[in-house]
Amino acid sequence: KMTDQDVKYLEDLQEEFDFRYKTIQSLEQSDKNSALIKQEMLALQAMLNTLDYKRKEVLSKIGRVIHEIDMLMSNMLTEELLDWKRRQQIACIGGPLHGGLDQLQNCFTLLAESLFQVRRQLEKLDELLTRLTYDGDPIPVQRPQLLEKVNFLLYNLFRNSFVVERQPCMPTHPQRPMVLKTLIQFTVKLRLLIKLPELNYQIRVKATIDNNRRFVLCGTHVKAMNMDESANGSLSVEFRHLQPKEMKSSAGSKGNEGPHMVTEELHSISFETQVCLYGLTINLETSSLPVVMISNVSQLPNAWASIIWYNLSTNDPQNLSFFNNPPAATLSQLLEVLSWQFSSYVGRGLNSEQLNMLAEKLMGQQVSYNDYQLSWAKFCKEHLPGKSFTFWVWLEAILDLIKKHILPLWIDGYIMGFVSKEKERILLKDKTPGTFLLRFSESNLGGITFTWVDQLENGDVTFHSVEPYNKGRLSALPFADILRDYKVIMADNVPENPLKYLYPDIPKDKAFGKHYSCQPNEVSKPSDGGGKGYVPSVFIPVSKILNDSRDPHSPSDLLPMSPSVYAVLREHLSPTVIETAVCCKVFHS
Amino acid sequence: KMTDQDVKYLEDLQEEFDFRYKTIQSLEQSDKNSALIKQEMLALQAMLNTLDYKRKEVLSKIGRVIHEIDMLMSNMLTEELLDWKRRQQIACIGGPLHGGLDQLQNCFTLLAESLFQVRRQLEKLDELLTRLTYDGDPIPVQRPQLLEKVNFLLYNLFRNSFVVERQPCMPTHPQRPMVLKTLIQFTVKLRLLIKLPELNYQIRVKATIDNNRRFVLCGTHVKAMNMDESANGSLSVEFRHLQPKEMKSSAGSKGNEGPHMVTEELHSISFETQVCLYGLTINLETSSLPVVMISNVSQLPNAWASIIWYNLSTNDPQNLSFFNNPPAATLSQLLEVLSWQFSSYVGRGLNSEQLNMLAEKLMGQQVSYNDYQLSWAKFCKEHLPGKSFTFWVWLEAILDLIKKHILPLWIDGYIMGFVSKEKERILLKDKTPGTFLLRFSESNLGGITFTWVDQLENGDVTFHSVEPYNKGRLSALPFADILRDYKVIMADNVPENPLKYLYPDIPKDKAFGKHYSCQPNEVSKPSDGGGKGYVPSVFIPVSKILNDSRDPHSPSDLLPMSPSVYAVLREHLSPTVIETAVCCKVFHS
DNA sequence: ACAGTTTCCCGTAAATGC
DNA sequence: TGCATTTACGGGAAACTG
Repeated sequence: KMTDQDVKYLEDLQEEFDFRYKTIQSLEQSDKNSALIKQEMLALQAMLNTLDYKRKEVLSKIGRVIHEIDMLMSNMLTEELLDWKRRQQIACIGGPLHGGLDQLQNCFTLLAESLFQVRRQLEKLDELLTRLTYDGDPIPVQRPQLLEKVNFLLYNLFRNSFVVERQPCMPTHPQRPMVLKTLIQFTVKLRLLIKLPELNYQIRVKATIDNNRRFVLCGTHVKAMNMDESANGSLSVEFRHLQPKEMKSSAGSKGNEGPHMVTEELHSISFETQVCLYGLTINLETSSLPVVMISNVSQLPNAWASIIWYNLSTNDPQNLSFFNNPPAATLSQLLEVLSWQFSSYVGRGLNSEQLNMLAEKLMGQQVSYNDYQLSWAKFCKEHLPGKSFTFWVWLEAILDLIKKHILPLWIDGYIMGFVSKEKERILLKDKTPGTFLLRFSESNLGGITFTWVDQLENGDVTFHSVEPYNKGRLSALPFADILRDYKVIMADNVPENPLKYLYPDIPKDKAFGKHYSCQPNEVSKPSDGGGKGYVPSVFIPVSKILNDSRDPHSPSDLLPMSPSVYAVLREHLSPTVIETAVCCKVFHS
Repeated sequence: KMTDQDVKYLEDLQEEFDFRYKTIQSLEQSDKNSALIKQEMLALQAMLNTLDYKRKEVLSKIGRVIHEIDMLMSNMLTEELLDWKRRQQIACIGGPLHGGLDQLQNCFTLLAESLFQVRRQLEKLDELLTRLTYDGDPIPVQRPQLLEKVNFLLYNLFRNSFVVERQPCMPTHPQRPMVLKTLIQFTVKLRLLIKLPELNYQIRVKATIDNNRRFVLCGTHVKAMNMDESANGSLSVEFRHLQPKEMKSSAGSKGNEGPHMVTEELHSISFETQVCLYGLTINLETSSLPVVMISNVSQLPNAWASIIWYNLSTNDPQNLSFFNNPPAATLSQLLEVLSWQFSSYVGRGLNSEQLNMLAEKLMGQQVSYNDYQLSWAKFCKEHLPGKSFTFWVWLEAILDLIKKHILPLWIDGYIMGFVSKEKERILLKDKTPGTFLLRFSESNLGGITFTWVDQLENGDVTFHSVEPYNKGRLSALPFADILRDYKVIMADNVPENPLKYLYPDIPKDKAFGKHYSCQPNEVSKPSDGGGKGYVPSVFIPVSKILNDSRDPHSPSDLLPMSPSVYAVLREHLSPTVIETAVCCKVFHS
């Protein structure tokens, strides 16, 4: 704001000077031989002195303005921009939303306008110079330096003002930016923070990938920036239908040998353009954050892990060889990011209990873990002890399970999920028999189970966990219905639903009642309308538990009746007796 | 064979003649003024006479051979080829397999060889002609006609010998040839029935579609024929990676206005090539049977119906406007083809009972249907009365259901499937209670249900049918297991499995026992190995039937307990009581 | 042989066209 | 507006490839 006032003042001076100069000129052109010449010469000399003084003053003021702008740019503005970029990284990996580009745009625009104004004033000085100069005229000496400085600042300002407002992202995976699948289209938005109306539709941006090394971009990859786009009229372009395509043609070994996994190979999408304004031509270039290219969605989890690790670890916008030697992350940082995955992907983050369980899983039996450094390998490359999958793959399977099958239950917070079996027993052992909790399987990918306490006849407590339900089964019967209908058959006892209270003591139906469906199966029943005399039928999840819990029966023996057993029985019993023997009785009371 | 012997004999004559001619020549060159001249001249004249006679004889024999070949081609061979092509059509739509191309190839090859031999002989005659001619020489008069005839026959023979040995077909849908999906590759095999070794790798075939009107073929569409290909070394090319692509560019209204459905639009794939042999250049062209282009597999059923109807109705190889006015088919023809669909697609055709049911469905209440003419619309365009789908879509859904979920049961013949509800009751009403049969739903697409007889307390029989099981539910629980585990809860009675005998009187487990699985769910249980103390659980299909069968309860009221009922109960009962109330009792006896 | 990677293509859902 | 048709792309499986 100060700058602007200075500029205004300078302009006034300029006009005054102009006026005086014209007077001098008219005097000079009138007869020099008049009687008043001496006096006139003296006056002229005085005026020249004033002029000289004023010119020096103007130049010095311009110099000061330029210096001020320089300071503003190199200190505050650059810092703010870096800060915004870091916040963008954080937001990309699920962290708190960011914004503030509009404010930056205002600063950039104001500075650009000021610089252009100064540039105009310097041009005016040049004009004045051509009309009149004299020994010791400061303009020819100082103006070129000042102009050069202004141009340099403008150049810098423009270079910084060309930013990726929204990082490349497949529209079907809004929570997984910077992972791009070949032949699948993605979106990316560029913005020029210097919003000058005269630039509207003037800036054609061209997108390329990896300097066309291994991939090419198909679709319209040249597009002009414009102001409008529903939102606050920023000067921006959104590429909507770019799709990357692998080039098999050229031999092209990728050069950097480091990462052997495709999902650790970082690429970058570059954007170039040229701004031509007031005789100034500035080439601009910017790049997305590193992206990972995949060829099948099955690679998405690992690719996303790479993106998380990168943006968690560095604020370098372009270190494509990051995974040649990926740094470790502190556990606390990582846990925070893990919680973000849940909050951004399934609407509810993780509490400290849940994070503790994950920490233990990641560390093994480390004692204190606040400053524990976790390696990339432990996170995403080495299998969990005794398992055939990595920590991250396990966690992604759970995220997927939640999203597709138990989202409302998760959001309501009724799924404890991350509890070790040991912790689970400690929690349940003093609770009323029939108290249960929901836990993600640690052995089966994308599985959820429930564990309940029961009391034996001798007063001891026992725990049971059902075989985890996974995608396949949950798409036949929603989890809430499983909780509602689950039946256990203890040999010789009346079958009953053992699930009564959700830990610590919430009556089951209070927690899950609103999620029960009348329809037993989301994908099956065509419609209620055409009953047509058909007898409806539903699936009921049933377990059989032998009293003798020490006996390690094979699973098939635990089924209501295995075919082999059945076959033996058939030899000895009449069909009717068999049928009666396997049937259920309901509404017995 | 006769031809060949004739040819051999002719060659002998030719040699003899040649020898004599040389003798004559040597005689002429010796002194004409010798004393023996008169005698020589007489001998020469006699020889010339003989020569003339022989020439006439040779020409006449050649003429006769040509005529014989002509007859063979225009009668027998053309007929046989047409017959083969008709059998190919039949096989394409699921009919009996065909073959016999090898035999045709032998004929074609033999004829071609003979014709080329005759051609060589005619050339030899020309050579003789240049050495000696005389007044009344028959060669200059007859040879040109004969040569022309031979060339004409060869041209015809080659044209007929270029055939589509295997019609275009997507490899993933071997039972649905001539339906091609855009951007999905297909296969087609061309063959030249004239198998001459000198043609190996000489014949480059070019494939085009619709003369490039609306679609183009991508992939290598020019390929050379070769002999080998594992099978009997026929001279053929197989295009393996052709894929059709729609061209949006040119305006190109398709011209023929007739069919408004894409699946009734017929296209054809053409193949061109050129044979250059012994100075003869012959352009060849042939086409596939009409094909239907689709853009999504969801269009495959209708497209396949078009292919069936076409090839059932006409043996015209190229009537692309067939669906401008599709002819009716006789019911008996159609039924045969329908049975073929089942035998080719799911390994077991339909018996007459099943076909009768389909006939009734197609005709409504026609009395006799042996000569009933069924319209294309009734088959594939008009919805079934009271339904929202066509006959064909209904049948395709059943084919799909069988293929994906109950294939072994279908092949074993235990699925009656096509029975009307009325017929069903007649069949079951005298059977032992607990007798059931399996029937495809007529109201739900791709659904299968079972109906069983039961006896009321008053001695009357009743029938029950479960709500049809469809893809969704069957992928959670195989049908055989549903039959094994199905339970019915009659109010106040002991729950039991009502299915005892498969109609007419096969004990259920005898029919289905071998298909029962220990695993309750194909897509769920990860592995038996990692039992890890989990309690296994299975889904049991359960129905509740109210005694009062007149009462048209809504389906949700028939569930074990609807949430609303449950909520009311919860207000008045303690949780424990509720749980007991809904539970099952097993091994009660 | 084999594991990482890509290709293929169905089947659902959404977009597009008419 | 509604339906016919095409596009999009996840997901499972097969094919590829070093």
